[in-house]
Amino acid sequence: MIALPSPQQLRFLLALAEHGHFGRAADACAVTQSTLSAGLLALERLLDARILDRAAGKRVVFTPLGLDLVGRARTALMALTAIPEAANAARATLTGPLRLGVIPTIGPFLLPRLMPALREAFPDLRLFIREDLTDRITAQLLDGKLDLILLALPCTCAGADTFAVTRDPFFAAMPQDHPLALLDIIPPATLAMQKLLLLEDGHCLRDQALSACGLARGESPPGGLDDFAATSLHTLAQMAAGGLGVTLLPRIAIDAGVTAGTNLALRPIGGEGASRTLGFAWRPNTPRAAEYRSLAPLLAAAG
Amino acid sequence: MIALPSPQQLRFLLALAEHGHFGRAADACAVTQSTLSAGLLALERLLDARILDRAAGKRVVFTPLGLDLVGRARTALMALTAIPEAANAARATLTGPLRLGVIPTIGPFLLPRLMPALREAFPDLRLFIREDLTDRITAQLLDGKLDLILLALPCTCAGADTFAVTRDPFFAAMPQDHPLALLDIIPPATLAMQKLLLLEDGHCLRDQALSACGLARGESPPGGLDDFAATSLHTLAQMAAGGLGVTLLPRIAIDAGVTAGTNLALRPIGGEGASRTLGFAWRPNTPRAAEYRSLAPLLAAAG
DNA sequence: CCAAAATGATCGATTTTATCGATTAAAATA
DNA sequence: TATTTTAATCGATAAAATCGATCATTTTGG
Repeated sequence: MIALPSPQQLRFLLALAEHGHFGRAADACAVTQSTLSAGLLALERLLDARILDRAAGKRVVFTPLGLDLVGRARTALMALTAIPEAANAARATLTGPLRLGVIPTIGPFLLPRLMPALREAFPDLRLFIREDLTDRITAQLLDGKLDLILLALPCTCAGADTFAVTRDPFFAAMPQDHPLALLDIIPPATLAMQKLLLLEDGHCLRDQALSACGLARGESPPGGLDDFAATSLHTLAQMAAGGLGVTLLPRIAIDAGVTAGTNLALRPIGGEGASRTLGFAWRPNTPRAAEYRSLAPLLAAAG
Repeated sequence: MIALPSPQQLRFLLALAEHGHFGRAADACAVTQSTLSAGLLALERLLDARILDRAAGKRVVFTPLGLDLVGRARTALMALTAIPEAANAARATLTGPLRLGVIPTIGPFLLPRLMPALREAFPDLRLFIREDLTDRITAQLLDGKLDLILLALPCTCAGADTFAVTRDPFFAAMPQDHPLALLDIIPPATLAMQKLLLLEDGHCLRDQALSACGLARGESPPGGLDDFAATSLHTLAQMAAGGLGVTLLPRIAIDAGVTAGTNLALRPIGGEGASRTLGFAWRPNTPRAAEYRSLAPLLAAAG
C-alpha cells in the first residue's frame, strides 16, 4: 500500500502556494511556522520528491512537480471536504457556513429583500457574501472559495451546474420627454437604433442587454458611447436621466428604486427575449445541491 | 475550518463496504479488528452521523448516508492516491506495480509477444494482468482497481481516456473448399449474406465483426447460429474449420497461430472498415498518462 | 431450544505522531 | 556592513493511533 499524504500536509501545501511565505501560510493554517515547515519536509520525505526549489535562496519557489502537486492537492482536498459536507447536509438542511457569490447587477437590489427571508427560513445559516463579476465568482466557485453563486443566465459559466429560478425582464428607460416615451411598448429593433447606454465590459448584463436589442456581443452600440460605459446600474440610470441616451434596466433594479428621484420613463420591450433569468450555480457533485435547490422558492419570491 | 476525515478512516470505510465484515476488512487494511472498529466510530463521531445501521444486529448494514459516503470516500481516496503517484511518475517512468486489464480477444495473442519486450524496456515494472470483457475492465479501471487497460476500439468505454495505437484488420476465414475461398478479396456485403459465426454477446469483437459486415449491433446474423456463439477465438476458428459457417478473425490472432492445424482459408476483406484498432485506456487525470503513452511503440511493434 | 462459535464494541497500555516555543543559520534589505 | 527577515532545526510535551485482551450480543448447528 502506498503511503498517503495527510490532509493537513495538503493544507500546508495549498496555503504555501497561496501565500508564497511560510509564516503567513502557517498563520492561515493556524499553526506555527515550525509546524508548517516540518509538515512540508515530511511531505517531501513521504513522496521522496522535491516540492520546493531550495536553491532559490530563501524565497518560496516551487519545482515543476511541486506546482503539479499543488493542483492535485486542491482536488484531493475538495473531494475530502465533500465528505463532512455530505454528512452535514444529511443532518440538517442549510445550516452552518455558506459562502455565496453574487453579481453586481443582482446583489444590491435583491439581497435586501432576500436576506431577511433567508434568515427567517434558515436561522442557523451563516451567510458570507462576496460580490463580483460572473467570471470571477465562477472561478472562485470552481476553486472551492465559494459554495454557491447567484447569477443571471444566460452566461458563460462552464464547469458549474446552473439552476434557473425566475425571469427578470428588461425595461427601456429614457427621459419622459424622449420621443420613444410616446410608445407603450418598445420594439427591440427600435432600441438597436438608439444611443444605447451600457455597463462596462465584463458585466453579463451588458451582453444580455445587447442581445435583447438583437445586437451581437462586442458589436458596438450605435451611439458610440463606449468610453462612457457605466460601472453600475445606478450610474447607468443617472446617465439616461441626464439625456445621454436610452438604457435597459432589469425589473429587480427598478423595484429596488434605482430610478427613484429621476425623470425616467420606463417602457416594456416587445418580444420574449428582453429578459435575463436569475438562478444559482454550484460545483458539480457538491453534496449540498439538494439544499441549494431549496433556496429557489425564496429567490423567486424576492425576484 | 471543517474537520476532515483521515485517509486511514476512509480506507477502513471502503474495506468494510467491500468485505461487509469487520474482521476481514481489518485484515485487508493490515490492522486489528479493534483498530478498524475504533476508526469507524471515530469517523462517525467526526461527521456526527450514523454510517452503520446497528439496529440490524451484528450484520454490517450501511445507512443511506453511509452508502453515499462510501462513494465519496472512494473518490477522495483516488484523488489522494494520485499525489504520490504523480511524485513517483516524476522520479522514474514505468517502475513499480502496474495493474493492466486486457480483453480476451487480445490477451492470449498479443501478451506473449508484448511481455518480453516490456520486461526488457522497463525491467522495474511489476505487471499484474487481469483478463475480462471490455465492460468489466473499464468498470474496474474507473473504480481504481486497474491502472491501465488494453482494448480494441471502437468500443463503449465512457469515462475513460482512450489512446489508439495500431490497426488490426479482420480476415474472413472459411474452409479451403468453401465457394467464398475462390475470391481473393471478400466484399463486406457478401459476408453479410453468409452463415456468420460470432463470439458470444459481450465481446466487443462481436459487434466490431458485425459492423465490418455492414450489420447493426443486435441484428441477428443470417445463419441464425446465435445459440452456438463461440466463447473464444480458438473455438470460433474450430467451428469455421468444421464447416459451420464463415467467421472473421483479427490478424493478431492469425499471427499467433489460432488457425494452425486447420484447413481454413484466410482472405482479406474489401473496403476500409473491416478492422479494429488496438489501444490503451486510462482514468482521466491519472498522473501516469505520459508513462502509459510511452507504451504505444511497444504495442505497435507487437501488433 | 440450547450450546458453541462468531462478531463487533470496549478497555488499558504502549508506541507513534503532531505541534509548540525557542534557537540558529542563511538571505535579503537598507 | 548592519539589520531584519526568513526558513530550518531542536527538545519537550500533548495528542492520537494501534494493539492485545476481554465483554456482550447475535448467529449458527445440533
